[in-house]
Amino acid sequence: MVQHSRIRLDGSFGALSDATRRGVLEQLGRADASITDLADKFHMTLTGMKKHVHVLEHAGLVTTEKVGRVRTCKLGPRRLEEESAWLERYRLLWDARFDELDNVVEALKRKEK
Amino acid sequence: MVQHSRIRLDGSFGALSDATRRGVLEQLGRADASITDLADKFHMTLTGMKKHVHVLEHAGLVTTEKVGRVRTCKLGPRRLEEESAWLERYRLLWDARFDELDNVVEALKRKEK
DNA sequence: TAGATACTGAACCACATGGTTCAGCATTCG
DNA sequence: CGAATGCTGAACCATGTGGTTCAGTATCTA
Repeated sequence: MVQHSRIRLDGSFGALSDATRRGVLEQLGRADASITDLADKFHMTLTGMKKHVHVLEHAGLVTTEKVGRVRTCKLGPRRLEEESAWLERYRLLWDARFDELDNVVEALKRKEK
Repeated sequence: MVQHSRIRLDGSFGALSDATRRGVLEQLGRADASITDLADKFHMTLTGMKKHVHVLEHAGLVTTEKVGRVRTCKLGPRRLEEESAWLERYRLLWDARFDELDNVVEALKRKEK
């Protein structure tokens, strides 16, 4: 379970760490697209784009279906919930950490008096 | 500006795409730590851990300070706000996309009648 | 001062990433 | 049928990643 989640986060954060792939996701949010559409939009060869799509598909962020000679890409089933949750948890941690720091500062101030 | 943000997201999502680095962040949320502390905790050489810390530092997620022979690592200034915002925006997109799909399904249903 | 401790840098390794080109294959169109 | 279109796979390339070892340097401690 932990393993599973770890691997998922590796994959999805990794997928999001590239501007082209984030762009593809935003694009697919507006409309489904073929590999050719995406390759044109992002000024890249078909083969190059196919690799990006593969990464996104592997991360569950995109699904594709080939009909005739066209492979159509759509947004996948994952809503990045775990990823949002991780970030949210981190921000709580961060806040707590800095609150603690504030407390230390406060304590020092009191000592000074 | 856009460029700047793009690069930041590349760096931070990239930093988060590794389980060890996410672990280091969680650890530093509990307490500051030296490179040695972290290397021990994650069963890795000092040199290996130093590289992870460097990636986190480069992404603004960790700051370090060397006092004497010890380099102490703490959480950095960035709270992953842009990253949260990106994910949130994506989820809105995702919802809109699937709502649209629902509408299409509804429209088809109406046509069938 | 000697030795232990903590980090640093260089070099290396296997493998992944982000791209390309080129040579196909399958499908569609005229 | 023949040509154009859309994708696919293999091979290649430069660079990055995640780790190691080894050989230092700097700092503490006894």
